[in-house]
Amino acid sequence: MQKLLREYGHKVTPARLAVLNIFARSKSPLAAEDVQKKLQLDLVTVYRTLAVFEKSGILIRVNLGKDSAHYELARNHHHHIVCTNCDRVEDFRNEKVEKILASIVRRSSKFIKIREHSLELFGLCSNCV
Amino acid sequence: MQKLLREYGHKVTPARLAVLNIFARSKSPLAAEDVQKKLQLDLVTVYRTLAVFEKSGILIRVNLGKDSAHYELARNHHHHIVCTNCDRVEDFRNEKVEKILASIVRRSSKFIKIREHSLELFGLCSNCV
DNA sequence: TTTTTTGCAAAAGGTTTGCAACACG
DNA sequence: CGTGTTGCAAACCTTTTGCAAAAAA
Repeated sequence: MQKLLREYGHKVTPARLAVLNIFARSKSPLAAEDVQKKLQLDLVTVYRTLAVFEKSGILIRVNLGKDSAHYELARNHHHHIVCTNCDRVEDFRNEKVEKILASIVRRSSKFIKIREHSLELFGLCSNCV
Repeated sequence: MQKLLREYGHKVTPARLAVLNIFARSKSPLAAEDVQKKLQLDLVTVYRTLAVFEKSGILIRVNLGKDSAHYELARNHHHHIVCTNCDRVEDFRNEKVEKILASIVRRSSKFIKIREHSLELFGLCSNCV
């Protein structure tokens, strides 16, 4: 974990190790408050840590349709299906979609370079139907 | 426009007509503040109007990766390519993607009913590359 | 020791709520 | 006339900023 932090150019501190561990263990995206509650860290420190991690590329921000920003480890690109009732999240990845998205950009008249895309499905999970 | 409001079960007021007209004319999603600036309406009224319109289904909220919520008329489902530099927005729609998304839901182990999905591409438009 | 990082307090930005005056139907 | 809508003030919530103390390299 220390190695990971150093690879991304971060100083190694207890706070950063702790935050990184939380994300490594979590199977769903977390908001700043989620992280703060699991640790004994100031919320401001969490926000700053998330910002630093996002900028370096170790974390990415994902849109879950909530009022707070959520983050997850950047490795293995995927998308989400989100239960709008209980917030359960399922990951998915589909090669066809990725290819089509790439072709859409090629076809675009106004856009040349796409940096990222967000694709989220919202509905009710089997528990909540 | 009055008819549209009535169809969606809203009372017809100058504020609502004005807001609806703004959206009818706009070719890109608008935030509450955008709407407020174009009209002589209290920001609170705009927020409440947007909320009412979203609940009735006349407007939908779209994720543009900004810190404020954006809305557009709900008719003709589509997605967006957003320039992260100048905020230019291009719409697109792709039947293949829609079909694949439907199949993903069918295949999902945890989810049964999907209500909506959000798909946005972020990058730089030709002006900003 | 030098530069970052952390915590605390405070501010900022977007959005929501309470309430009385007003307007639609 | 009765209920829904509007404006104004204030509250709320998430996120950001300033600054001094503490810690990493």
